[in-house]
Amino acid sequence: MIETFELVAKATADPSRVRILKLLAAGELCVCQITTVLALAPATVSKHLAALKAAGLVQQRRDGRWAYYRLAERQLNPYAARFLAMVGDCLGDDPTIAEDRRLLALVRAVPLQVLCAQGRSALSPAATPTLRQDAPCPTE
Amino acid sequence: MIETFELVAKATADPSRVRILKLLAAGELCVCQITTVLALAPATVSKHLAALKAAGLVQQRRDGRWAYYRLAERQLNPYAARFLAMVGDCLGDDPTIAEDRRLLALVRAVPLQVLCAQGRSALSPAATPTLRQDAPCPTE
DNA sequence: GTGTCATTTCGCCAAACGGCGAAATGTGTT
DNA sequence: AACACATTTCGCCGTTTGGCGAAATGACAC
Repeated sequence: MIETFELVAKATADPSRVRILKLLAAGELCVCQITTVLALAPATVSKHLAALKAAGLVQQRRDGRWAYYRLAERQLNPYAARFLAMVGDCLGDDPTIAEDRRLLALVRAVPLQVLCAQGRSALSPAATPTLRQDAPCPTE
Repeated sequence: MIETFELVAKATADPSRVRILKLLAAGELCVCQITTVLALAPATVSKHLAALKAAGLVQQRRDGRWAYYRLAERQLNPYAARFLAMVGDCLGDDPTIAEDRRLLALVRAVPLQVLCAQGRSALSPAATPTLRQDAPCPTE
């Protein structure tokens, strides 16, 4: 059905959601890690992840208080794999994506408990622009 | 740039525009032919075609009063070819697309001058649901 | 049970969007 | 120049969407 195509096409047509998919390409992430890199409100990230999940592009698991998301492995939407492949093949040299990756490396280097307590200020001081602070998260 | 990706991604995330691209895959079409198949207002089709053109997915030529659109041959947007390929590979069995193709064959069988004068009523009577009538167009 | 924490849902807001009719534009005919 | 025709642009309208803060929910610790 064209509506199925539309669902996943619309999910990948938003820049924030594309950035999330590119981050997840490096492996499973906790919501707060995505929140820190994208510098968006947790509510916003949660809404975006819900849209990606509904489109069959990502899967979720819970571990206590924490929610982890990863790129979909199972075929949940007939077009999901095609769109994921295309997103994966594109934007390899995009500056926004490159900056996100740089921040993600920093984020992964910080124990999540510290990251969640301090948000971006937990990262190397010279590494981050002045942006919103967020809530804590546990050790990975 | 991610904005370039976004432009073409958004252009292909609308069902009407996907239907237009699938119609154009069969060859160049005049605006009124697309209008007749999609049963949309000419203004709406024109707006959609403008978005596809801005995204580098289609090209236009004029012939007197008439405007023809075709899928882009030149690389006008770094992601256009990828998206066109994907749209081309998908929805092969979609009922909406199949119906559009059926109507297109009928539309192509009618001289454009007749088509433009009578709109859908120029098609075989048993072939079309009761829908809007549109303005005329010339012999192809 | 109470309080803390991470996430999700809800409601609001401004912006974007797809549809339409009307007006404007460009082309062709007389 | 006036008129007809095909298309495009404009403006309106209702709907959708991405952002946020606040409230709700679920998990954990005491």
